[in-house]
Amino acid sequence: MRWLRDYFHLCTTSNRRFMEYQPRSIERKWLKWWQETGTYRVSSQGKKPKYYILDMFPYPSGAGLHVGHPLGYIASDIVARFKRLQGFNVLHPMGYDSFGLPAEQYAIQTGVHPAESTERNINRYREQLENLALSFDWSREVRTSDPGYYKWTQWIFMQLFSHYYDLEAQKALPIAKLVQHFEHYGSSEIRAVCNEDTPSFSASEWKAMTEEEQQTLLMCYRLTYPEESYVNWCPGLGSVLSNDEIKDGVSERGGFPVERKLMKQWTMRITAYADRLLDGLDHLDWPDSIKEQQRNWIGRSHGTSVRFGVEGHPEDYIEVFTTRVDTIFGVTFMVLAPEHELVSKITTNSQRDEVASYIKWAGSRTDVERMAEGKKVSGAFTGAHAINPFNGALVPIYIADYVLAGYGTGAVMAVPCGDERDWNFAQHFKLPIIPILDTQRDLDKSADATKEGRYINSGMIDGMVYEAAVPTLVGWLEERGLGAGKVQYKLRNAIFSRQRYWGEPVPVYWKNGLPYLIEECDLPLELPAVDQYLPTETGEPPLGRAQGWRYTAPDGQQYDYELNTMPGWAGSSWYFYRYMDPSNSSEFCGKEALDYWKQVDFYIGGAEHAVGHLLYSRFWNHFLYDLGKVPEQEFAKKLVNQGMIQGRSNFIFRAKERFFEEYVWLKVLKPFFEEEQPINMEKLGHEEGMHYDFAFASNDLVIEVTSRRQEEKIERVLKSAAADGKRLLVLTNEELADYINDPSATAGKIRRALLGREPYYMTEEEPKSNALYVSCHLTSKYTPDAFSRLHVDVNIVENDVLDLSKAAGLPMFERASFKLDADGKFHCTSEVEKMSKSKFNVVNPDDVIERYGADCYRMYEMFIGPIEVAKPWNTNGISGVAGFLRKFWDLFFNEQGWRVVDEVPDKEELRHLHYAIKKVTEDIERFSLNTCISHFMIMTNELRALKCHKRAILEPAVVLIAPFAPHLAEELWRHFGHTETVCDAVWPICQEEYLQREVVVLPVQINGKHRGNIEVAVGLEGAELEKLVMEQEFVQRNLGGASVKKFIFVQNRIINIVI
RNA sequence: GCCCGAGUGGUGAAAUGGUAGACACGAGGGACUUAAAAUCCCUUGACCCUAAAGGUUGUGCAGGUUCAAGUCCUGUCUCGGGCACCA
Repeated sequence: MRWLRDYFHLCTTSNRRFMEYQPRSIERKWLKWWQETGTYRVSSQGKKPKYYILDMFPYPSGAGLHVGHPLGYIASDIVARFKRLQGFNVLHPMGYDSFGLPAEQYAIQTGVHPAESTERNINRYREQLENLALSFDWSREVRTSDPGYYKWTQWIFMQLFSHYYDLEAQKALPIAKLVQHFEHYGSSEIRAVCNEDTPSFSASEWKAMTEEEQQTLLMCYRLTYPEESYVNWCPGLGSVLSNDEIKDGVSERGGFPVERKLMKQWTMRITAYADRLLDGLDHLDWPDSIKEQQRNWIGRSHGTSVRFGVEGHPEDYIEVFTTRVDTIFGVTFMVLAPEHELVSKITTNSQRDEVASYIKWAGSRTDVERMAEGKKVSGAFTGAHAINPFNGALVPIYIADYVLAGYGTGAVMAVPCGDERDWNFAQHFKLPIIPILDTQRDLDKSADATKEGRYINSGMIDGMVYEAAVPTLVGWLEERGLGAGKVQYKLRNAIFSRQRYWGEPVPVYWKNGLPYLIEECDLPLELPAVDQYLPTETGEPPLGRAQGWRYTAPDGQQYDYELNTMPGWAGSSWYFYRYMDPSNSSEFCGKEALDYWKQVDFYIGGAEHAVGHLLYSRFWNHFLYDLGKVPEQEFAKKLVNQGMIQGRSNFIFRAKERFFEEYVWLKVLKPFFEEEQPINMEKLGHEEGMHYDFAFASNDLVIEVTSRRQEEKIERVLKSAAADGKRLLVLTNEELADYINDPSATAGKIRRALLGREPYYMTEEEPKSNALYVSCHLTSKYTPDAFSRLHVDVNIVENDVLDLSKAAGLPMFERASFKLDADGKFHCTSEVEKMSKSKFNVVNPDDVIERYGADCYRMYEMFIGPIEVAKPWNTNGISGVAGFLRKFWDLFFNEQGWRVVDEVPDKEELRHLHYAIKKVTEDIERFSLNTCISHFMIMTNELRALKCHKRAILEPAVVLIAPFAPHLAEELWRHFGHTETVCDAVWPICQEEYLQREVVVLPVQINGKHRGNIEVAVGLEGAELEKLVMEQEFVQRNLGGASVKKFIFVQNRIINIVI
């Protein structure tokens, strides 16, 4: 009975349908199994070495994923699975950066709470991501908008508030320590990072201060503090933006204009970490471009600060920063920023009006205007003069907006002979230009910034070279307290407030105009409900709308909360730690988990975060490291940027009226008259201001080509023709389109009209077409403006050929007719563009997966090219990968079913397997995943040619392919009888001895030119080899009797004979 | 303007200083088929030439180093990205 049942089973299941590679049924099965058995659960315990591979988490946008998004996820998943097979305990998590503007904008428009729309988007993302078989441990998912998560974002903010940066210790220390110091020593002998204008005070002065005065002073030291400053205010978004959120003077998101506005904002004292953030880059395995961008952003420059006296104001001085103190004898004027504090004080009465109007003008200009004007010179003379400390020379003081208030001291010493901007300014205001180096040339034409040569007109450094001059000058300044060597940064402290709803509330309340932290036990400070997501009538942020949202402080009093929320980068600056211990409610991450996972080993994400997320995360990480809360200075050891996947748009050409006119001429009239008796014909008739498309000189017929929808035009032509005494033939675009592949039908109509007597011909037949599309190869015969070029949905195009049956279903092509190519196909043109809905080039991964399977999709994304490079998505090539997967499958199955046998493999089979093991292992390690796929293809083609179906070869091959095509591998793995998942198999190891061959084919070059190949035994070398090579016919022939100068032999590589 | 990065067939691309174009797509030809699809086989950088063979040339351009250069060096052009009155 059993036998009978098995036989029956075999009969029903061994039909073709079952033995063919059916990706979707396999994939659904294993996806479910993996979910149900928790295959991707990760535990933080165990003796295995750890490996933490992380993708930058996405903002869950409403549009869902397109084929470009998963590129990095697939790549990281392959590495994660590979490392797991190699015996690592791999952490490969995913979550959502779920606070953000789009959800809030949507809320403003629809009233839907951002939490609700965000939840919906996340669910969609989750579904799409799961389809890709990414081995994420979903039990560790984090969301930055989850109160259980942002509790710890707020906690980190509180730590920053209660710490200052100590320059002695080179780390953050508790503010209490600073207070202690003040109580004993005042501000003397403290070396801490603080605001520029922080006053000095003694211990007794400190003690005499009120609570408010003390707190105000401490704000100058805290690592996050509220500050009145000029910010980038974006009225369009109703919020402040940071510098990296602005591109080309408008907001990166939305493209709204941005203006300067003085506002009180929370600020992060990132500049305290400038040096460490810069120096830390040297030890990171990150792309050079990212490191370089961060270096530029931090912008450290070494120079000198110099004090210039002001004539008539002995108590004041102007401090400048310069990187070229050696040029100080070339100073012929000074320039202050219009906002400089001394401007009003030193301006003379006669110049007061001019200066005031310049300041007003400069302040009114937006960044966009400034940028548009470029380097146009503007400025105003203050009437005052500065005193050069070295030679006492008096130089005029100007203000100009090319000097930035925010950088350095907001003042520059102008050296027109060496600085282009100063030179331009000097030319414009007719100021003197003094040469200071004997090598400077053509100073009447432009500045010369050289450091070469010896100084002239330069007092104490006359005759010296650059290297000697700088220390001389700096020494002289330092001795007299007039200046010192100084390091200057471009990096600004980061504005941390946003006037938005959908962000983390700042855990602060205000008392007597001063901010205080709420109690830690009151965390998280949750977002309150509001009636609308807009600013209040009084201009306060949306949180100002929350009814009765006040803090009850320990003193029992109620106070107002801070109404700003945190910026988008707050939650993303530490999320990598939360994955290690996602549900910990007493710490942001437990110590045990931190000690085990330590830091991210491999981080993958887009290059657009180069100076935003990646710099802020490093900043917070350095801070947490100072507090002893995290084990490593840097959060991510290695970083790779995946390139964008661009869209590949397809275009079709729709015929315009011009086309039909040209068509009638080219395809109908011209051949018609060539065949028949030649008739004198004017292409265009012209009578009484009326153009006919075609008018015959020897006949009273005129032809008009137009759309039948243009009834008015037809009417007009008809009238005109009647007045001219012409008979009229109207050919409509629509009927021409109907008969587009049969010009003789139209020719017949013309012939009948020519011979006929009727005054007016127009078809009565209802046309089938309302538009005509022309295959792109045919368009070259017509003028370009005979067509409109339109985007066509790439999903109905394959290999640039329009699928007419799919097109017929679209409203766009209802009643359209198509002029096909000679091959009977309709061809489109293509172009690479950004992937976007409006360009109809968005390819949804779900569709690709449904058709080819997730394994095929994963492999194809990797196969297109290197991860780091931007490249266009083109579904065409996927058939190559699909074919490969089927061939691979066919090594295991034929029509009869499972065909794997237990025979002993031969040398050649082993060599192909082990070569693939070697190449794939190496290539995954150097993150070259596209070439891995090639190696799989080569191996499969070879094994197929060898008709190899041996278990000893195919079983390791399944493990090898498992990171790339996990479903397929799981299915095949189980057929071998395994009950455990292929994810926990053992990665095969390449055994070099199988790679050895007995003979090797060596290319032979003569003078570097390839002349032929020679097959020699491995290991043959020296005189014996040389003799064998020289005996070759092709060698002798190409030598032409010349004597050999040198015989070069590179083992297993090449032979080169030099003559 | 400054700083990065990249230029290789019709296309995506490959190549520790060692036969340039692996692996694919597309295209062309053939087999199977009543036909189509699917599948399989052959050809495929350009040019010259042949019966077979063979040869010339070729990695943006111009030089250089080397027995040997897509790869290293110098200069130059083009494209992409970043920064931009940063003193």
